[in-house]
Amino acid sequence: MDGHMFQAEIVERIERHGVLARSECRASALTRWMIGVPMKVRASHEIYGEWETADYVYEVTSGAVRTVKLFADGGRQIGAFYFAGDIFGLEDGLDHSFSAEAIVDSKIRVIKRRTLFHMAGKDRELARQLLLVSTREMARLHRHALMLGQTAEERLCSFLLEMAERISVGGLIELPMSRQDIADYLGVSIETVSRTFTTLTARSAIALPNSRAVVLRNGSPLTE
Amino acid sequence: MDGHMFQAEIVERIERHGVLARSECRASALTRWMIGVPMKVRASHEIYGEWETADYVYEVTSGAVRTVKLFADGGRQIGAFYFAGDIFGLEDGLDHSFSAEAIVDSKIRVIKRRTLFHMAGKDRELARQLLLVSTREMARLHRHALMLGQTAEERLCSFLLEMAERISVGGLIELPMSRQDIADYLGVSIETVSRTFTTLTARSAIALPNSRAVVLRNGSPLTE
DNA sequence: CGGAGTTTTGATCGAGCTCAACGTGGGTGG
DNA sequence: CCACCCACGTTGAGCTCGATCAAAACTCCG
Repeated sequence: MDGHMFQAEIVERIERHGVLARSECRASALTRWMIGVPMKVRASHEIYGEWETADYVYEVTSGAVRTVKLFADGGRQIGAFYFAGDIFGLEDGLDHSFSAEAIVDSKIRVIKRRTLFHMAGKDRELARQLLLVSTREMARLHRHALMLGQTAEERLCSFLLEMAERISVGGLIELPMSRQDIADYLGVSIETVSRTFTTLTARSAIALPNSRAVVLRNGSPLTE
Repeated sequence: MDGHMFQAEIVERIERHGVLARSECRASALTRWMIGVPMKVRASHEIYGEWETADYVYEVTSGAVRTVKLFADGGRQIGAFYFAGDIFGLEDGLDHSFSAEAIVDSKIRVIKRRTLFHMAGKDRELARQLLLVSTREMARLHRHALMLGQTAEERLCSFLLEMAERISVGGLIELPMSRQDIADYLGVSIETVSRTFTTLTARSAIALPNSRAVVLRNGSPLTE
């Protein structure tokens, strides 16, 4: 590992997975159909628990959500982050295997899974959207699994590129989640996350206006 | 980490994920419907490539299959192993993101994805089976991702328990895959896999009649 | 200003990687 | 049938990345 320019990271990532840099359709699915019950959730409050039955499907209207799995040893794994327009709760089986919590005060829409599927049975376009959502979710799972096989620096870069793709505004990434959340998502310690931010900054690959804001420097594909 | 009895591992694993020990329905899906074209594949020959479109779905009739992703740096990640009765090729999107190779000489059945889905549209039970397959696949992905956050020893134990669940015959696990395959599945080096086999043997948690055969010792839930 | 939570920085340690050598078993040809 | 070979597996030694423990700096609010 020598002389990692951020650009190099990006190129390598795209070469490897060909996914992160693809601009995906971010149009909201439920909102477009004006369905689902609007709800407010306060920061760090639970939306559903780890072993609840997955009877509902959710869409983030505003704010940010994380899915969480707690281990007996006190460890925590974050499965995914969801932002405005994202659908979550469509997990594998009959029950959730993660719990979901709001990261910041958020607004979400809730709809019964059965109702949604019933509607999808009558609306080809909605069905297509749902298939797209679960397909995208599976691809995300794949990417996340692959990421866990990389070095700490590569993981953080993957994360930043993913966030750049999903929530950057004019080249600035405003992170709603804490360092701890990032650490638990990447499967590294909080100290390592912090240190890696520092080294990336030192290398001028990124800039940190403050600890919750990031700017990618070298030819980020998102800076448009 | 001290005094790991194998039993303890098992209990902990089950507690954590509640999945490995559940006896899942292993009935073949395609064979039951007598569909799909039978084919033979020689050991280490490719079944489909990494970026081919996912037009076909496959079932292992006999033998063993691995899905593989190669990295630019020469690294390799194995996504999954499939054995007799397992369906594979039902990956996320339109193209595969892994390639598939036979581990040993194998027989498989191949069916066009469109045909299968068309049939499923007319056969509720087949549709249910397919949903079950993709649900199970997603759960497997989750488990694999979580496993990547554990120590080398825990990973190997997870792997052995999974294999015990899936291919043990009377308490004996005959592994069709090499140490390298196991290493690339677990995300550790081949040396670490070998060393961990040795320490588990030293601790009498397992016995190794030969390098490709394993017996779990302490109250494996599968030894019936 | 003070206090609690969050982030950063420092110092140390160990699990697992790497490089290298050595064993082993199964097949092939003399 | 043995000698050889080659792929696979095991073992050893040293080193590195990242975890852990500890403490300092920063931030947000009351």
